[in-house]
Amino acid sequence: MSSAPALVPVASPPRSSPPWLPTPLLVSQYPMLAHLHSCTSMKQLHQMHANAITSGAIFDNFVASRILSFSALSPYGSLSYARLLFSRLRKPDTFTFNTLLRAYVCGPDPLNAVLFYIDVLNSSALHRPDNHCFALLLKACSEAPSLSLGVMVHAQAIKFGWSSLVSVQNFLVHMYASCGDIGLAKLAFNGIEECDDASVNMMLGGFLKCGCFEGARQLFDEMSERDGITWSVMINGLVQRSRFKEGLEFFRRMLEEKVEPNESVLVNVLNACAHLGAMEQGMWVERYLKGKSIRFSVRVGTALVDMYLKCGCVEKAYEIFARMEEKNVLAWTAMIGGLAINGRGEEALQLFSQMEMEGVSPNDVTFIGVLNACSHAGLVDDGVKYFSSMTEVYGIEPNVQHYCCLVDLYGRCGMLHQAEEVIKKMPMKPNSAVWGALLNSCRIHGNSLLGEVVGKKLIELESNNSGRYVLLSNIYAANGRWENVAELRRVMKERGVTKLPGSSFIDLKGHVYEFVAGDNVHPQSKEIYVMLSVMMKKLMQAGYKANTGEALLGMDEEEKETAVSYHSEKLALAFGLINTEPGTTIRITKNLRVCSDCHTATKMLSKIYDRVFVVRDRGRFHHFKDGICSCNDFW
DNA sequence: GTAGGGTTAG
Repeated sequence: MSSAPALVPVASPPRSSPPWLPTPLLVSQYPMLAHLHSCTSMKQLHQMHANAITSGAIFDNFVASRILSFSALSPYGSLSYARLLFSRLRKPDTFTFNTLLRAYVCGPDPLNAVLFYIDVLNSSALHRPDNHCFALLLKACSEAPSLSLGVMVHAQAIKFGWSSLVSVQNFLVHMYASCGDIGLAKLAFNGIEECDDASVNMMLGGFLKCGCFEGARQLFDEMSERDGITWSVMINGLVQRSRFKEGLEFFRRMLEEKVEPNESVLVNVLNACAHLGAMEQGMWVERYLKGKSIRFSVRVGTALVDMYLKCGCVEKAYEIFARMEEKNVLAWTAMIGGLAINGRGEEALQLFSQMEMEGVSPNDVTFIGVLNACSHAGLVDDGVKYFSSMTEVYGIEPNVQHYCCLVDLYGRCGMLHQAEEVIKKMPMKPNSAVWGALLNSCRIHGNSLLGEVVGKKLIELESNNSGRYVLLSNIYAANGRWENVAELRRVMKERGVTKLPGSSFIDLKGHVYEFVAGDNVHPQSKEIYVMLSVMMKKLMQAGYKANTGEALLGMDEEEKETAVSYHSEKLALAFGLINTEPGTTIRITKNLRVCSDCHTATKMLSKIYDRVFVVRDRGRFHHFKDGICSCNDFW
């Protein structure tokens, strides 16, 4: 990644005011709209609305639509208030109608746009919906996605005579593709007489949305012209569907073709790096931004902070965070949550109070980070205090995830009874994550009796989730209950549940390498296995004994020992040790939880080789140094 | 007088 071609500098995108505020030009034409700029509460909004009515300005549809837009999109209004406002308009025109429609599409439930359309059509307040209206309705159906409503909207578009307009046809293509009906999408696409720039991009976006990646790739490769948006659609689409490696691959291609990445691409690329633990590539993005003297926007800054934290590099995250000029609740939340998973609970809490001092209010996600911080730092009392402060101080109703944190908080420190009580008393139905937190606590504290009850419950709840079987099996194994282990294995086989293969990623000089247990596809495979045997020898000398309790079921002891020694994590470690200078920190990202054998081995290896190993597993970070781990062996 | 395709944290 560092060898990517130098690019022509561009200015950072102009900072535009939020979409609910009228532009200076509009204010000069309609002085009344200036008041919206000083509107900072719902009360002021109501006052503004009342003034518009008494002065008669509300009868100007343009003024009405701007107030409507402000009501629907700004934090000082709501969709329902905007809807009320709309219903009071004497003669709303299509433009005003579309304004509200657009707000619905951007809102939490886009299909409400379709319901609103039906409502207004029935009330005959709308004479004839225009082409923009159908573009918006089709977009709503793509986002949901809802093929049945999409087809209905298509029929309406035909009825009102807009179905042969390119702008509407583009959205038809997007809607059918997003809903997974590639056949109809192609039909609609072929029906477009004169394709414009957007047509193919809409098709591409639809392919990605419905998970048709091969189709997307093929279409992308066939395209004769690819503009900046095409690349955005492709990269962002892949990243958002968790195809991180492919997203980075396309980002690389984009740079090779000398196309400028825009902010949204950079944010998504950083996101992909965060997920993969690809810090080298993430650092490349940072250098790229610096090279272009692009000021960190809140979003890019937050994405960078998040990336560094998810790569286990807390110091770099602090550095970026300090340099961010504007910090909103998202930025603070990323930092707090990231410190928590890195085992820096106290610092996370410190940051939380600093955030408050700077006048930024926490949201529900912030509290997930705060509670996580308490639970990983073993601060039960603080955690409980923060939990109750949510409703009492901040007026945030805890959701199921917050209860999940609370169960984890009690359970992790061994207060299993209190954890169970939380589950009994919580106001909503506990989901599998809540039971999962309790199960993990049973594993940590070796409570196989409760573990068995909870594990069985979870397996019933999610009979396809192999992780649940594995965790229960580990609990049985740790207690020497081998007959139960065998029974569980039989059930898994019967139900056709296969264990998700563990894999480890390591980011080296801008490339992400992936290892699975016992794999030998890597070109350096031979050297890796030689290194591994050296490592094992040194481990044995240091008194290591393979812990096979979590190994695959149904093997004899010796087989198990070999199996754990070839775990993907150990392969990645060997690979890292071969290919880095002594003293370099090695960062590994795992798709599963670290097994206890790998954990012990990695601890010892950090001392033997005098290295820092940062391993990120499914749930948190392990910083190995001098033979100890930052998780204090609780994970 | 007017809005398209990519963009929102754990």
